[in-house]
Amino acid sequence: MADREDTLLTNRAAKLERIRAKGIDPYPARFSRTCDTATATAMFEANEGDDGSQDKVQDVLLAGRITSMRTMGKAAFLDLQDASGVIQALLRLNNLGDGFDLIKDLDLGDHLGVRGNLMRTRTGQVTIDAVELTVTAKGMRPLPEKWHGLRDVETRYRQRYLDLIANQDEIMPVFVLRSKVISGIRRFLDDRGFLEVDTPILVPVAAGAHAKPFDTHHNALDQKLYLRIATELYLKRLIIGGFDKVYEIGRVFRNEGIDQDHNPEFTLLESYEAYADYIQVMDMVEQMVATIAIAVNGSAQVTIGENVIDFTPPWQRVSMREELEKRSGIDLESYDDEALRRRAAKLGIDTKVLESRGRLIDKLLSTFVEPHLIQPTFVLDYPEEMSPLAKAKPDSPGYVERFEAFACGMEIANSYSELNDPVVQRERFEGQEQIRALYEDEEVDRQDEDFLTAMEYGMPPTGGLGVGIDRLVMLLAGQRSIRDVLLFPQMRTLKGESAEAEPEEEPENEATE
RNA sequence: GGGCCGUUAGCUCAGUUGGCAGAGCACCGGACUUUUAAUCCGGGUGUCGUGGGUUCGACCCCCACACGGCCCA
Repeated sequence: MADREDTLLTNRAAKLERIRAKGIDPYPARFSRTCDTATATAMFEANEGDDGSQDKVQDVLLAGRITSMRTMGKAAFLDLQDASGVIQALLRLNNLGDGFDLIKDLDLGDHLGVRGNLMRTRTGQVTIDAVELTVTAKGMRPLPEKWHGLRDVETRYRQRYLDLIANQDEIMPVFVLRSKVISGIRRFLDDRGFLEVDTPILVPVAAGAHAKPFDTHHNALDQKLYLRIATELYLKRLIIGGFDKVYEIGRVFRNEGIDQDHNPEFTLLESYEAYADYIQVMDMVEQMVATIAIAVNGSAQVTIGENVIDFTPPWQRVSMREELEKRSGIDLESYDDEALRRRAAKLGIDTKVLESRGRLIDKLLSTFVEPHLIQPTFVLDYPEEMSPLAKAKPDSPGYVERFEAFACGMEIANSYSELNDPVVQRERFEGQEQIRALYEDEEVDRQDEDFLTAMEYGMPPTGGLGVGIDRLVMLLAGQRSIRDVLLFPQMRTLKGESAEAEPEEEPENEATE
């Protein structure tokens, strides 16, 4: 540990002891505020007469963290920050008497309660003129610097609380927006008669998507379990069971890489509506996103970099095949697997690892098509082999009724007319297993026997939807990285930080005295 | 997985053809009863990410590693 830090901590500890020596509890159990700081300011302004008479808001109790201190001998100005904002407190020897001494033992970062009267200073700032101070929690560590805030991204993610304290104005609104997006989705779906449900996170089969699961073990059952990679198959079981419209907003887990738009756990909305198809889901998605954009930003338009993204329906709808041909010159129908691979390689796609046709098409799309989809766009009708849970498109052999929605080059939604023929579903799962056998390292969907049994009891025609909430929040909040819309993004555990992290054998040096 | 960049005081950052480690804020001491990046006077508090190497001498050059970021896959 650095000596300097020791000194800073020692200073704080000494102040803590002095506070205690005065008979003050530096960590009292409670402090009753009259209101938060923003409300206090609004209250004062509302009661303020035109003539500046300002004696109507007296004897209020406010509290916050000290983020700035300007001491001037026998008076001091402090800034008290709470979730609603900041209010200035004026501490004067005249008003506080012996209590004024406490200033010497206050630090930036301490939580302080102030009783006093609201007033305006000479410079016009609404301020609480303190008559009594209460230490509500002494801070024992120095805060990041007040002017530049906390900029080190690693520290911001690892110690998000410091980021929130130091960069409150910058980042708190992002997470408030995130919360509004989620509550807005709930309201939107609830209003349309959807039922919110909870399905298992610990599952015996990690099915419903092409992704590598986290695995774990249940001791009492002595059974391997996985963390879910999707909620799809359980929600479909509920449609089979007779619920008409269900949705779940839940965390799913994919044991894959971490980058600007991937975190190993992320929040997924899935909804299923009996007797709907993907066209109806499309209508719902554009309505939902526009509604939420307006709810959180007051506008269906969002400025991201140089682009103004307009979520106002209707969104552009393009055929996957046509769009790919337009952007890359490749008409999928003219190429068998091998020819497609050669053509892709010629266009600069890395084809060193042998990949399935579906995976190859996926790469072509993400290289040639997706980056161009800036305005909200539905891409329709994907190859069957990429979509084992989607219903075949009539009159288009090899294709399924599926759309993905993109904005700003990023996928935000995925939807199918759901496959409900159990025989075909079994064939599709088997097709996935063949892909797995042929192409090593390729993630495919897994066969879920229990789900097939469920489908054999009869699943009505259904429109399904998945929306990556984190990415939607990124768009609506104008954030580049998924880490900036996650309060606690996944980080590698630092050495020595967790005893659980590396259960390395340590030589036992006990039994000597 | 590959490439590039970063890691220096509590925080934000300088720095050196390789020669005693710097600033602002914070902090410590002093002055100051309407300040607001308060001001004024005095004080630098450091394992320069970690471990090796080269060198008379390394924060700087070399190698490896750790963590993070960006780009690519």
